[in-house]
Amino acid sequence: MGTVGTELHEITAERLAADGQRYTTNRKAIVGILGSCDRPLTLAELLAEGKGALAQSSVYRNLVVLEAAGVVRKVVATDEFARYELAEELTRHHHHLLCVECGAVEDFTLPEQVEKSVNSALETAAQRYGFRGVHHRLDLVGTCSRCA
Amino acid sequence: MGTVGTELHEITAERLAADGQRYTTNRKAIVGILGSCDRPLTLAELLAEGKGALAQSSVYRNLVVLEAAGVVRKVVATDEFARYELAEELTRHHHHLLCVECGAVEDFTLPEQVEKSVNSALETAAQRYGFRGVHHRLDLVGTCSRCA
DNA sequence: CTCAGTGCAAAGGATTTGCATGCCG
DNA sequence: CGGCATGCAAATCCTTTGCACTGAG
Repeated sequence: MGTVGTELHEITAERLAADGQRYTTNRKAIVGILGSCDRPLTLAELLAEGKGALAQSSVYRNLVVLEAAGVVRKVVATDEFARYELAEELTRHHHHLLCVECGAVEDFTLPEQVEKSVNSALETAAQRYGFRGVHHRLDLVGTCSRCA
Repeated sequence: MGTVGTELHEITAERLAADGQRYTTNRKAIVGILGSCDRPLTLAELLAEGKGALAQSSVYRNLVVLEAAGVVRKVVATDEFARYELAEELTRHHHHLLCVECGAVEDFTLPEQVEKSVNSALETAAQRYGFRGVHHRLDLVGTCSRCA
């Protein structure tokens, strides 16, 4: 969970303000929903959680704004749907279990020590390829317990 | 890279046969193109490499067949285009550099030792979540040398 | 008052599918 | 011959955009 409740909204408000953006009712609803889930949500899931109060196009547009402000991150998995989650700075560094059967995406974390080793290896590799790394994406692709 | 030339086509033929599929001219062309590139290709790139001899819908359909046979793997990056590469068993285990600016995707590899540590950590995590892992996906997201 | 945010509906675009034809086995 | 592969064109469906309206500052 990381950042919780009020704090989450305060930080979001700050970041949006830094981008010259308002923290509107719809945006609060989206951030609140994402903050209460421990996995990335598809747009359909967001709309469902919003109880019909959110218009599809507005959610798409707000997600773009929130992503630009560094509050939301778009997650591309294996199926045709884009998913969205809070930026890691607002939660914690984590990875995804991607189910090839049903497309489900779950969060999980790795031991600190493994993260360190991965990071330093990636750093080295990035330099060799003249690549400026921002973050890594380490997912486990397989079959979830429901589909097994 | 990895499996080369004739051998690649032999293995592909075997795998397709195991699926009751033919190894047609179009499929050979697709596999040949993918085998000659050291990065995943978009459909547009595949068509371009095919010199106009390939129809878009046929390529899409053949990629589905080849993926089912374990010859091709679909790679989802950061932009809106799906990319395709030969399955790792036909090449070698590698990772991707994803450029957030231009969407380019490049291959790179990590030291054996790091792979081992990542694998064992993922194994442990998968068990904890009742997840049957097939393979992992470790990408570096950032800016490529051209866009820097 | 002003202008960004919103919602509806229509457009966009990668991918998929229907259908008639061609070709391999 | 029979059936799968092919290619064209049309359909799908997630996502984006146009436009008029609303509401916050």
